[in-house]
Amino acid sequence: MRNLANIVKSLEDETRLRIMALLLDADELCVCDFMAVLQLPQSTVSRHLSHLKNAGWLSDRRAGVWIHYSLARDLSPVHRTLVSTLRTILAANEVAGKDRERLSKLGRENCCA
Amino acid sequence: MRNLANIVKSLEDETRLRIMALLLDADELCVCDFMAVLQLPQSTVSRHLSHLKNAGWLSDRRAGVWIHYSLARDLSPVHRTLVSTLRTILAANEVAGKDRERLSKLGRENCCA
DNA sequence: TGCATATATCCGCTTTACCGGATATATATA
DNA sequence: TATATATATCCGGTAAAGCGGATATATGCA
Repeated sequence: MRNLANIVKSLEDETRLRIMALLLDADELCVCDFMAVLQLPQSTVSRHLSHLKNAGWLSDRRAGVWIHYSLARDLSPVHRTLVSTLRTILAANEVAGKDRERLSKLGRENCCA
Repeated sequence: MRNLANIVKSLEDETRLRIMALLLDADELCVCDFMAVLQLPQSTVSRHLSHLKNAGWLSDRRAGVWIHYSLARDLSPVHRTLVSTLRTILAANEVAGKDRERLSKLGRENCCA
């Protein structure tokens, strides 16, 4: 239960839900993308990303100086169940929709392009 | 999102997950049942129950001096999706299993019988 | 090697949430 | 009406989590 509560807990935060929503659509995004879309300072974004990574949701990949985050490919059954739930729930969500828009408008002159 | 985060947030707590697990199986339970199964003081149980009720998960029914809680029958789509997720996830959960056992052993000499 | 950039981590502060005993409220019964 | 019981709410204290600027680390390039 402790474990389950922690997995759920890692989704309790609005910023982290927005990150998850973005990664349900995009293959992978780097920290600077999140900063631009979420409009939050770097330390805040980085903290939430590593929170989600520690809870087993994300994996990262270094490409030079940039670090790209994506949904972990080896999700546990519990995670997988919740992922499909999130997909359902977030598809219709307004804030998530605006984030998706902002992401699609990011010129490729963005940091890690 | 705020709203969604709150719904998720209401599940972030281990005690509340245990309550949800019990109510996925039992039709309705009264506060004293929860106290006996969860082995927590009355104020703690009551607080978590009203938290879940405020988040839209539960409804209550007064029967004399006792108040019975059950899953709300008019759950929103978001709640419904999460309920079936919880059902999947909690079915195999150890703590939830022990709670179910303890519940089944509650003699009907329990408070609200 | 030295500098610039991207990201992670640190740190102090503030906010939020939980806990459980104490108290208030509502109901049943005599 | 008075008493007893079940539940809800209050309250003071503690623990956890978030925030974001400052700093540390890692990489790329000159």
